[in-house]
Formats: sequence, structure tokens, C-alpha cells
Amino acid sequence: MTSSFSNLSLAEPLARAVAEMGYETMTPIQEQAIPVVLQGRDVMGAAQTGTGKTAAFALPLLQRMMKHENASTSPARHPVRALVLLPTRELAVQVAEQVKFYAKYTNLNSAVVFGGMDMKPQTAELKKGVEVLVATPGRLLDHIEAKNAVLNQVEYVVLDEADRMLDIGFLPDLQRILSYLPKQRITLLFSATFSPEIKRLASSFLQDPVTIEVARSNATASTVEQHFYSVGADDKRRALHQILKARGIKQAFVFVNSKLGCARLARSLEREGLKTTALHGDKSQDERLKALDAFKKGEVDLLVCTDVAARGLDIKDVPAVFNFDVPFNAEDYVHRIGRTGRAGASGLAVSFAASSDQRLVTDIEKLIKTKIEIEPMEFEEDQPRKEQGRINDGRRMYRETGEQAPREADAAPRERREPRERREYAPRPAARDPFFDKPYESTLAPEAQPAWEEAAKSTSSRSSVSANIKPKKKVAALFKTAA
DNA sequence: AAAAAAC
Repeated sequence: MTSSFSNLSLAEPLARAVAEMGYETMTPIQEQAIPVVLQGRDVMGAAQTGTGKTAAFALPLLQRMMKHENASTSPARHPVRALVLLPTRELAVQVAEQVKFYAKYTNLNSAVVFGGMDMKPQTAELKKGVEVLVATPGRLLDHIEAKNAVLNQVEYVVLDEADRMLDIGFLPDLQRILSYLPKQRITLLFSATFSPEIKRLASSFLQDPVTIEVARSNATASTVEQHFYSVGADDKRRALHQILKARGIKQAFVFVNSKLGCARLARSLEREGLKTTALHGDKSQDERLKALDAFKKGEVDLLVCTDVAARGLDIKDVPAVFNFDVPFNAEDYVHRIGRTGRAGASGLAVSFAASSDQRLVTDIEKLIKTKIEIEPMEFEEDQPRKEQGRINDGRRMYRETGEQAPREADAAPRERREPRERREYAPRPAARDPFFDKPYESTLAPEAQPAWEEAAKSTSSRSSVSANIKPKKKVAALFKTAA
């Protein structure tokens, strides 16, 4: 029997917010996780994308915090009692909004801190006193080091998208953050994907955890129709146009593997008449938030993005996801296509696989335990390919039709060009630098060292390679090219 | 083969 939120006997202020949200029946992950979190147990929770994981931890957490209000401190001060960590800034914003909504009738304050934006307003917010802090790792460390955030009274830590937070790129920051927290605390990990290694690593962060798996982890939502088409790189745009048209798709995520590819594709599609915006990590944070907002409001139809948008983003009724490139990690496939088919809605996921992507497709097949047929892409006849080539006067022409492209001035207005972006796309070859001749020294703060060493011991050899070794590899590469 | 996360 599925149970409703009303049987939960949530505190009245929370029940009111839940009702306002329109929630009635709990999703399976909510049904299973909420009672366990209310008991104060550590949790490792896996559930498919789009099934309400945020509410599954936020509601019971707020409920407990209301019950044990100011248990450990004087009422005059508001120390951070719950910390929620996320792997991208946009996700931090989204989760913070949700937490704020659930807590709106309680006395609990919440705030969000993330990089790419001015420190000052965040600092001011923190000084007011915040019980629930939502954050991305780097900026949180900044605030900790600036003594804007004191975390020694944290009772709850949530790692959302936990497998990402524990991966090699985030682990050092995460370790440092955890080293500032009391050892006695409740830790909650949530994700749609958990590899066996990550599960093992995760258990070293948890005390006697309850594992909740409402579906096999790594499972895709059954409401998403998935297709793989065999398409060469040059035909992908044509294929995209055709499928959008044939299936009458109004809005879609279009995932690309690199930031440069993302910026280029967005520009091409815009020029080809599609309402498009790009979201990737080389844009300013302001532009990132604006791009996402425009897509949410339906002002643009296509969000061309990197994996910055692969996880967690909850946008209602997006009917389709395109993998313009097959993702390098099979897990990212699960997360990417999880942007559609949310909350029981139906969705379409279309991936373009070049022949060189065969291995990646096999990886995905293994992960989701589903046979993938790569279908041939059949193009409608007499649709001339409009490939553009440079001609002498610098103007462009369409190769196959011979038709000349409009002058820049006549063309549709482009997005404002960013000089910064261009610089980063054309890095100069690295010069030999005396720095690299010195042995690498850890830049970790001394107080973080023990935690770091502990992590190195407890993780697999692959994970322990992280921050210390990488620079050495670079050194080796430099010597090779120099020799 | 890349992206993300701090200045």
C-alpha cells in the first residue's frame, strides 16, 4: 500500500508546506527513507531519477530539527545544524529553493552558498544565522576559511548526487569539509547511481547505515523511451532537426561532451533557426543562471549543455533529451536521460552514436542491464546538407547548394561574445616552468591532512591517486614533449 | 577522449 503524506504526522508547518506543494502520495523512496531519517539513522539511498529524493531527506530532517530545537546551543545563536552538499551550482540553487519552501512556516533559516558569485551577500546571509546550509564544496571551504561559516555544531550532512561527491574530483574538498564537522553526526547519501566501489567508499563515511534501494541502482526510469541512432559527426545536426520535427518535440536538453562543442553547437542551431541557449562551465555564473531560467520559462526550446546539467535539475515537462555525444561515463547517461520522464511523466531519450562510440554504448548497456539496439538513422530525401565552408573573402557559403551565407550583419543576432571564453579555447602550449622541476607538495591545509590520509587508506588505489599524483603526471608529460 | 568545483 502506498501511503500519503498525511499519515506521516509531520509537524503542522511542514504539513502545510507539503500540502501547498500539492504532494499527496509519497514516492517509494520517500516512503522508505523518511521514517528511517526520522529515526536518526545514517542512510545510503538509491532511487531512479525524478522520484523526489530531495523531499525524502529534507522533510524528515526539518522535522527532527524542529523537534530538537536548539538542543545543543543557546537560543541566541543559530549555528549551522544541517549541511547539504551538491556537485553543481545550479543544483545547489534548486535544492536550496526547495528547502526554503518546505521550511517556510518553520523558524528554521536556510541559505545557499556557491561559487561564481560575490562572496558578500552570502557572507551577510551566513552572519544572520542559518540552520540549514546548502552549498557547493569549493565556495563552502572559502567561507569556512574566512570564518563566515562555523560548522562545529553540524548534526546532519547530506551528500546529494553522492557518487559524484565521492568521486576523484570532489573527494579532496569533501574530505576537508568533513574534517571541520563533528564526528558524531547523521550522514545521508543519495543518488540514482552507485557503483560498487563508491558504495564501499561511502560506507566508510557512514555509521551503521540503512541501505535503501527502491529500484536497482543505475536503473533508468521506465517511462523514458530510449533510442540510439548510428549517426556520423557531420550528420548529427541534420538528425536532430529531423527528429525534433518528426516527433513534434517542443523542448529538449541536448547534451554535448565538451564545453567548446557545446558553445559551437548552440551557435549553429541558433543560426539554423532553433531557439537555443547554452549552459556550460565556461560561461559566467550569471549567464548560466539566466540560460537555465530562460529554458525553464520556455523562452528557449533547446538547452545545449555539458554534464553540468546532467544531474538533478528538475524542470517540469521536458519531453526529450538528446545525447548529441554519447557520454564518457555510463552513469552520466542515466543522469542525463533522467532530465526527462520525471515524476511519472513520459519522456524520450535519443542518443547519437558514431561508430567509435561502440564501447561507450556497451558500457551503458552493462550498467543499465538493458540491451541496446543501435538503429540506422534514415534521412528524408532531398534535404541538402548545409555544411559551411570558408571562401576567400571570409564569407561563408553552403557547400552543397553553392548558396552564399548571409553577411554577419544580416544574420540573426548572436549571443554576446565573450573574449574570456575564446581565450580559454585556444590555450598556448605550456612552457617549461621551473615550478615543475620542484617535487610536488600538497597544498592541503595541515588540519586537513589526517582526514586526507585516512581517505587515502580507506579508498581503492584508484581513488587514492587523486590530488597528489596528478601534477606529477603533468610533469612527466612535459618532460616527454620537451625531450 | 571531459566536466565539475574557489579566488
